[in-house]
Amino acid sequence: MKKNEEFVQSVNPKGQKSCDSFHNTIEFIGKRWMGIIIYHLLDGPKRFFELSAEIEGISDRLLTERLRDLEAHGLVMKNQSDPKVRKVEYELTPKGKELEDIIQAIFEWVKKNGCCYKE
Amino acid sequence: MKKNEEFVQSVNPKGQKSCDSFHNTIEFIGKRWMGIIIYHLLDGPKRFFELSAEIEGISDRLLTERLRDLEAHGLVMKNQSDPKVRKVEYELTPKGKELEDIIQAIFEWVKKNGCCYKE
DNA sequence: TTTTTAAGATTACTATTAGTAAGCTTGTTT
DNA sequence: AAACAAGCTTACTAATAGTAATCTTAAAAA
Repeated sequence: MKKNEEFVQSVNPKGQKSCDSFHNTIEFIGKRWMGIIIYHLLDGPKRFFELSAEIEGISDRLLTERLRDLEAHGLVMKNQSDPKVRKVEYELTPKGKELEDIIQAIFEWVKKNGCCYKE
Repeated sequence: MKKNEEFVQSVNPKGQKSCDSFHNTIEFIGKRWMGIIIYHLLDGPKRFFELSAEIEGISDRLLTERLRDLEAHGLVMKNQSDPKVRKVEYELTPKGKELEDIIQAIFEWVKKNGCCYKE
């Protein structure tokens, strides 16, 4: 990839360089557990305990924190139809669903190149 | 993306589930500075001080640490033609170069959806 | 030839983020 | 009424990141 200088230098509505946007974005979705949470949400709305059960090893504390992060960035929305009923579902927003291409690209890479194991 | 159960359950040569491989990989390339270092290496071999100058804000300590990480995972190689001359170049391996599709997918997402700003 | 400078690190220490474990609140089940 | 479960929150420990200073060696400058 030759760097697209026009893009690298360009500035987004928040006044950040697009290069910084890339930086922030990759690190945001690369935070611990973030990617795997997004991945699990790609097949539809899920409840807290469902995510908690599917994602082996995550703690409630971090799952809550990550879901709040995702909400705050407009990637996930919470739908609690009746606030009196304790049924909360987390669902990707359209912006969140568009992350699928990234997730897909990582899967492809892993299939072809093997994984980046943890040290 | 409907989950491909065959893939999710499958096991790689290191005995990890492919799903774990995805998890490790996204978190590895999402470590702080990692993505931006990979991005800057995509346009060719670079020396330590070049990376250090291009990547605003990174410290020598973290740049060294990340380059060692990348080397250990076979994504970057060091070429120091003559060990007596202090000229060290860092270059993506073929496996590292294949990360381009992921980087590209993130750029596309950012162009379309705006960035994940830092809190 | 001595002095200075620069590359490519390492070390020591502080601050931020993650992990572990327990507990809280309110509705539902027994 | 007691026990349980969902969805959090709090307190504390461990790991990772950030800041800053220092080190080594080769080459350039004086």
